[in-house]
Amino acid sequence: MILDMDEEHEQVLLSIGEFAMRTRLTRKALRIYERSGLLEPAVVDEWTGYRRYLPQQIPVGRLVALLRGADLSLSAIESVITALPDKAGACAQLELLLDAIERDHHGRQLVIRHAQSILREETDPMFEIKTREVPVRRLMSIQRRQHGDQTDAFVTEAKAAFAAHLGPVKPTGPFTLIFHGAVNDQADGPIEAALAVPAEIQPTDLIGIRTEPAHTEAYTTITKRQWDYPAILAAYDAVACSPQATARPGSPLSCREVYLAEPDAVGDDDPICDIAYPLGN
Amino acid sequence: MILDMDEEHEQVLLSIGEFAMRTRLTRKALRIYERSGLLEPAVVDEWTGYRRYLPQQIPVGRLVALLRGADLSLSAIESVITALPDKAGACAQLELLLDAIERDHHGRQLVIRHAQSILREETDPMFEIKTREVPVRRLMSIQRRQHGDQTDAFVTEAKAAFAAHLGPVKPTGPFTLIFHGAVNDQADGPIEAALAVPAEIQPTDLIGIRTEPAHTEAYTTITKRQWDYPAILAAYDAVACSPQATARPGSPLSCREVYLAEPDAVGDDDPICDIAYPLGN
DNA sequence: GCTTGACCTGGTCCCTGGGGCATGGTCGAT
DNA sequence: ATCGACCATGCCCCAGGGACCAGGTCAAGC
Repeated sequence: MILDMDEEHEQVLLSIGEFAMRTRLTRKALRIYERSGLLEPAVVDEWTGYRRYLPQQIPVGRLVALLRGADLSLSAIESVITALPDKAGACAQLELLLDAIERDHHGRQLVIRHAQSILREETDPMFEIKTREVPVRRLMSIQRRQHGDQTDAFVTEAKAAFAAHLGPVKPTGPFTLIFHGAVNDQADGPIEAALAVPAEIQPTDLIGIRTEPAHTEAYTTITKRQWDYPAILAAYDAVACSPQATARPGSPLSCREVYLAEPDAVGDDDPICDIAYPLGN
Repeated sequence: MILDMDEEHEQVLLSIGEFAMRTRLTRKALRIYERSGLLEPAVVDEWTGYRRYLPQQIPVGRLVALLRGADLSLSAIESVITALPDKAGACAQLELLLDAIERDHHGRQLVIRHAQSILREETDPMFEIKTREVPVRRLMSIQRRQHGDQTDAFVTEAKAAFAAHLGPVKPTGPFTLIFHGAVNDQADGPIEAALAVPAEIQPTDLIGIRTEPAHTEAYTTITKRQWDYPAILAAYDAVACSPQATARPGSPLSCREVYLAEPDAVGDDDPICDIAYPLGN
């Protein structure tokens, strides 16, 4: 190598402090980025452990600093950095991240607006809570862990898979979404799509078959307007806090949405689904 | 108390599990909320430590769950909960939080868009980087730790305080913002507003006087358009990574914005300030 | 050659907002 | 009295660092 021609040969590599100053990242952050593989020094001295960075890494470091300034996670930033040799690809990746934070922000706004409407006591549609017996049922089901924004896609996929597997056989009950855990921007279920089917239907790799015991459930029927997130949370609260539900807690079964119609096919004030909580005792 | 009239007297208080189910919060979260004072049980058994909640606390718990679902911090939620007895006040507090997350989101979008423009190499205004000698100066200064969104208010306040303290005396240099640490949505400086003044000006409680040594600095002059956040970051990068700055690192002084005009009084393409980095050696 | 001081290393604990597990105490019902 | 369900605390873990500390390294000055 002819890099050592002049006396500046040691400046070809930057110490961590130099690199931190140039990129306006902290040394601590740089060590974390090295450990997570996001931004690795060009050379690490095997004996002393000293990290040395190339000047060409400064723009990468600046990009990381910029994106951390936008509070993107290290994994999100890594998805951009690994795409970096293709700048257009990295731009496209950033576009995806922009979409994601836009959806996230929209969801947060909706939830806070909903909280305001609750405080203003505008949520007085007085859901009519009823109870009903549900017989033992054989369910075909697809279960998954995912966040709130992928629910629509999951439902579409599950319905298609169910229809394909059923063929000419008719289901013996309505399409149902069962929430085994919260599904929102933070939590990821699990969520289960289920359809009651006759005994002749067998499980596949994708679709499981299970039997749900007979039980009583408290439920209310909501319109498409009430179904839009986050307004639907009010219906969940109404059922969960109803006298019927509070008198008989402790069911091992999870709460669910029992669909009465295709969401695309109904008007704003038509019934679309039941929000149901299985009861205990 | 006549609450014990009927056999349901033990149902007046809910165990943590019951309360968690009703509010869709986890037991762990409830313990954390108790420790942080956000949502305290009505009764804690002194001997067993068992927590007991009132049914009237369920709506509060639901509100907390809702707002946590919107990823608000516990302290933000606490500001709503403590305002709760006045529902309109709580609504107003939520409005403030909405404004805050809106600003936050806007800032994140801008930064990511800026990163995209860098990747597309649209940031080629080729800032002209110059160097200059700055003599030793006596500065009056106000220092503070704060985040990015309060910078405008801080500048306004500092300018007013300087003007009031100076009276008829003329400053001997331009208004300067010195950044001793990053100032953005995450970091909080410290930031310092400074003005070179003659020896007759004395410090006050609010305004400090310090002397900054003579030094050389690399700088570039930017227009108001280039000054808008986050476009200004490109100018910072350009100066920080310039040959002039990289050749002489290690100044103990912090980078700064030296104002040439009042931001309100100039057109989009007029010079507004210098971005300057003191040089070392 | 030696000291000095700046710089570097890894290590610890702290923060938020919890998840998960272990160990052991408590409750109501049988 | 006993059993299982429920509850308590305590510990370790995650990201993404901040802050501080003991000790190793390096280059410059004497």
